[in-house]
Amino acid sequence: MASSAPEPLTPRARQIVAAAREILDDEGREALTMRRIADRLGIRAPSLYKHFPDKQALEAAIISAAFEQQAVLFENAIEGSADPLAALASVYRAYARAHPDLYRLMTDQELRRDLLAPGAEARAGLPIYLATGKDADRARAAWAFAHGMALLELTNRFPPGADIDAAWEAGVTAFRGR
Amino acid sequence: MASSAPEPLTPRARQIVAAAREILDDEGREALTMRRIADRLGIRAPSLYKHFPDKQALEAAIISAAFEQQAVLFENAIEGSADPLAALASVYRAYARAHPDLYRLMTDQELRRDLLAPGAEARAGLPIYLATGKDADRARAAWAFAHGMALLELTNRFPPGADIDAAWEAGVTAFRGR
DNA sequence: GTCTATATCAAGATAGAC
DNA sequence: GTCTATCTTGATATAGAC
Repeated sequence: MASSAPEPLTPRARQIVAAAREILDDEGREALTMRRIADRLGIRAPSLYKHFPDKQALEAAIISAAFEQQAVLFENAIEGSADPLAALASVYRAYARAHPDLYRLMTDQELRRDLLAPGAEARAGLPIYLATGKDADRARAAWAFAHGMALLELTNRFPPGADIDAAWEAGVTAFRGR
Repeated sequence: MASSAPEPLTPRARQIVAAAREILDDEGREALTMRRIADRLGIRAPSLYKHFPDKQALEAAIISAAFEQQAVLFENAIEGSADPLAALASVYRAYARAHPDLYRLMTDQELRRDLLAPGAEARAGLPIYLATGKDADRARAAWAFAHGMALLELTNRFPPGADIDAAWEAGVTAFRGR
């Protein structure tokens, strides 16, 4: 169950992760089956087990890669920005909207940190900490706000006609402080 | 797909919903199968289809009932409170922690509003609107914060040692304004 | 590293009798 | 309103050959 940090991915494993990402983005979460991933690579599902011990490990590799991708985006967003919190919020939201099924894969379930590339999660979280004035509690609260907004938008939770831009703005204002 | 408002539940249907709720609270989300629900009632799974057209309708009935339950709790929390926002946050969090699988059933997926009892969702949302000074945008932002906090806690997302109480406090402070 | 064949399992749902 | 019997589907995963 709890293994130690996973091996770095082989090139072939990386291709598999890329194929899985495409399926997630193009066809949604329930299309993410071993068969379909194999299909996209032109191979059969059992062959995947030569590269990943099970589906959970493959999903963890997808999530690891996504954290790295987020980290780059988040770092760029705050770098030299006059309003890092707003910039970060904007990028955070855009990522969730651009990759809704990936975003939910990343957040739906308990994180198997033991299956992630070491440091990936922390690196994605650091910009949020920096953008909230290095106050860990405020950073977590602001992150929760962004996460909640992203999910409420993705699950179509706001009433029709709700001004989602304005709600983001209200939250950013609240956390920017005075 | 999109039907009009569902019939009110028969007494037997209500018993089925109650049994399903027990399973959700006791055994978790993946135990919520038609067979297990039937088991708990001492009947067979196909019999359930005399009371609900399909599983989705049954889940919607669970969700409807939960909204009603939340509404009562939320209304009581803000009533006469000197700090309605903090009171509401506390009750919101407690509900999610007490019924994690129910909370996620309610929020994981897109809401099939056409399958809900009319008004249930709105009634649960009203206290949040009232507690944020009747500013719809701030209300949505505050709700997103609470939702995000609840989920991050349920999915064990905060790093070990994180002070979750303090993060809640930071968020409530931010939305209380100055 | 890929294949075929298969095990294993369990889910939602329907037909039709009582 | 309940039952039995069954359909249909589709998933993860393993064994063992090539």
